[in-house]
Amino acid sequence: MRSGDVTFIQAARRAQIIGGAIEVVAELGWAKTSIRKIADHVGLAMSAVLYHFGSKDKLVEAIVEAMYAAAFDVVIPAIERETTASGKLAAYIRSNIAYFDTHRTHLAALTQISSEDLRLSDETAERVAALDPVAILAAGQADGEFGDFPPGSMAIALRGAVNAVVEKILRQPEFDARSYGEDLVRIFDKAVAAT
Amino acid sequence: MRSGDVTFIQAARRAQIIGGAIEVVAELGWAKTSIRKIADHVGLAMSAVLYHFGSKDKLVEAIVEAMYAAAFDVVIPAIERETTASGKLAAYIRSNIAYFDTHRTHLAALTQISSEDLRLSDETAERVAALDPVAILAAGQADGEFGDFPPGSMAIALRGAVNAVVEKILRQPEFDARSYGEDLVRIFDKAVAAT
Amino acid sequence: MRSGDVTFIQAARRAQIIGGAIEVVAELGWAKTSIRKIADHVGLAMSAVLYHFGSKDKLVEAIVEAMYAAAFDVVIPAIERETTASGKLAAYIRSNIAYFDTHRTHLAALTQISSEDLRLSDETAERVAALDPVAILAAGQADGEFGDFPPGSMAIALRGAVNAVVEKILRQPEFDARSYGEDLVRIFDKAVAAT
Amino acid sequence: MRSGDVTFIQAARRAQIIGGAIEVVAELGWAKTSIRKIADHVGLAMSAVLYHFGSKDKLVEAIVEAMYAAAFDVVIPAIERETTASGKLAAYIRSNIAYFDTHRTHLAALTQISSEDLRLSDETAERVAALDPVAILAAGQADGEFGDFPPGSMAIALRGAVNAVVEKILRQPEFDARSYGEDLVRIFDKAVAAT
DNA sequence: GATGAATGAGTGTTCATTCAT
DNA sequence: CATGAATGAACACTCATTCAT
Repeated sequence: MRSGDVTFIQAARRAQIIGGAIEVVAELGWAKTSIRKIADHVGLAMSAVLYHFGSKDKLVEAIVEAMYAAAFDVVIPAIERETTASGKLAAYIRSNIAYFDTHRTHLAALTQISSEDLRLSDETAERVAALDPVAILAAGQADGEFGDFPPGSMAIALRGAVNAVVEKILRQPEFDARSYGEDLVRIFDKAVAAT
Repeated sequence: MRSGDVTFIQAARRAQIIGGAIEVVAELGWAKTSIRKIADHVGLAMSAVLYHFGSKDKLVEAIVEAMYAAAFDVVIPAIERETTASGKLAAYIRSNIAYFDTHRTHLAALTQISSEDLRLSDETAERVAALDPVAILAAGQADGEFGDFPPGSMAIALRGAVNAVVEKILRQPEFDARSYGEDLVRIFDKAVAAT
Repeated sequence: MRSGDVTFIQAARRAQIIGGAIEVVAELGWAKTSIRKIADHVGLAMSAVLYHFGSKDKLVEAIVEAMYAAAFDVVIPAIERETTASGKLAAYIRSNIAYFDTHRTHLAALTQISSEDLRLSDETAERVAALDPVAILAAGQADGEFGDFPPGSMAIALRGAVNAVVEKILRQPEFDARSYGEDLVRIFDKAVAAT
Repeated sequence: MRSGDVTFIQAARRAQIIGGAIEVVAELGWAKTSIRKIADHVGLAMSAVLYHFGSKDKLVEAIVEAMYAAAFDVVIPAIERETTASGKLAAYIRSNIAYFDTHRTHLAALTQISSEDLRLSDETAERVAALDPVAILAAGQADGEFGDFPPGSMAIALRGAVNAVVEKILRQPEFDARSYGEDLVRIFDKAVAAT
């Protein structure tokens, strides 16, 4: 019971620190973010942050995991809700862009953090792989819903087109991400269509 | 003559340092690149690097300009060589990917540097804007070569799909970028086609 | 109690560093004084000094404040102890010179530091202003103790004459500052005397 | 003849550099003055400045000598023009202050440079010593013009009172140095007067 | 007579990390 | 659970000086 409480408090503190860290990164960019600034932002001593995460690398990992988790919460149910391949494809596009649109504080971190020698937990890596749209595309081809195209390349192009919205939003905050998403749905509908 | 010589060796040193810097960034990533490491890599004292560029910011600018220049050398002539919109579209895709494929040391820098508060020279910024594929797409629609689609969104998607190859190559060096490029040409040919 | 202890050891370290800094300045002069040398002198890491003061500017401020505080401790009570204008005048001269004579390590710093773009705390600036001998001189004229002379100019001359002892001591350490002080008392007694 | 020309050119360059250096110091303060900035200011390469002076210390010496020479030009003739001790005393005060008033670019350097481990040339040191007002005061006492006072202390006080104008002008550029000089003449006239 | 290139020592500052409490 | 003190390594940058030309 006691240890359960402790874990709960710890988890709350960790969540609080991660949230603060994402805000700091959003404001300052990754390069100018330091543990001290994160600690100041959440009102803790710098050493308290390290106490909870052990090292900066661990903190970064936790931040990334948290961002992925937030994305999974939006993307996975949206895709699973659909039954047809083209439904799943549209859901993939719309939910990804919805996540970017509603989690703008994550954006600065997302573009900059990926480059680091970042290691995802096995579980997260697995779920990331599961979200690769190549599976949707291949399924759509298998059941004749989609036409003929190289599914690997189409998946890379699709992910690139979806992720491109991040930079766009960052540079141009008033950019209408949702309607770009709708455009993307139509563009890729046509691109994968059976002839 | 004399002043020409001086400028020449100046330019040579600058080019040497820029080249070394790109290699260091390719190996370590931007975050872990420092002037000292660049200097060590090219066999100069750190202060010599600063002597030639004045400050780190100026050096970064020079590096970015050099990378853009290398890209322009490949991309611009390739597009100008074509006369039809679909020819230019294919050339845009192929030449961009060719640049990425042949300048792999530039890749790590390219993904990471964009986020910084990087300021391009007016000339480079102008040429970057001129390379936006939206112009090609709009022209193709105007002369009836292409069908109906939102050219702004299509351009963002296209750029995203093209740039996606960078991450792919970085994570998977044996990835066949050229054939991905050919796939892209076909995918976007279909996506922009008149119905 | 606990927080009192913390503040106490903080203050002690700060005082130790300030003291060491004054010694270093006394030995090397301001121009050749660096944080690193101060840290070495007190046996701390340079970063520990910065940990306690934040920046070199803040450290300099603290040093100056400390030197002024030491001067105030001597000068202010000495003047307040006197009731007549000529008594206060003599006390001003003697106590200033006594401070210079007994705080020789402060001297090198005092001559050099004034020029920097040094900003005193409001409180210190106020007390510095309060110590301007012009008030004493004007009061002495008002109650008829002193004769007629421009009090502003006399005050500048007086301060110059008093401060001149600093350079004298620095160049000629065996110089008898006290008897110079007594001479000054007589000289200015005559200079301000009613005719 | 040829070597005479060379020497002449050299002397001109040296004078030009010294003049520029004094201006730079006046603008930036001694701490922020560097050989490079002086060189830029006069439009030469940094190495050219060192070529002419050999080292920074030598340059500083030359600057100081130049400033002293400018002071001598004003002060020495003014004193020699007078025949009585009180005339010479007044001339000492007025000419020193006139020099400070008309050579304001020298002022910043004068306050800051003196502290360094500066060595005057034998000739300059000699002339500086010759200008010590103690000689004037002692002579005035010897011939009965002045009253009884310790001439050494009076000289120190006098120099201090005169030099005090430098700081005053620096902090308060509109300060009326000339009328302060007249006040000083009267103050010290009274202070040295025979009773 | 003058220069540009290059250097090594030094500067203040930031940072993630350790540790005793 | 959390902290403040302290550290060492790294950072960008400045500087006076040297040297071949």
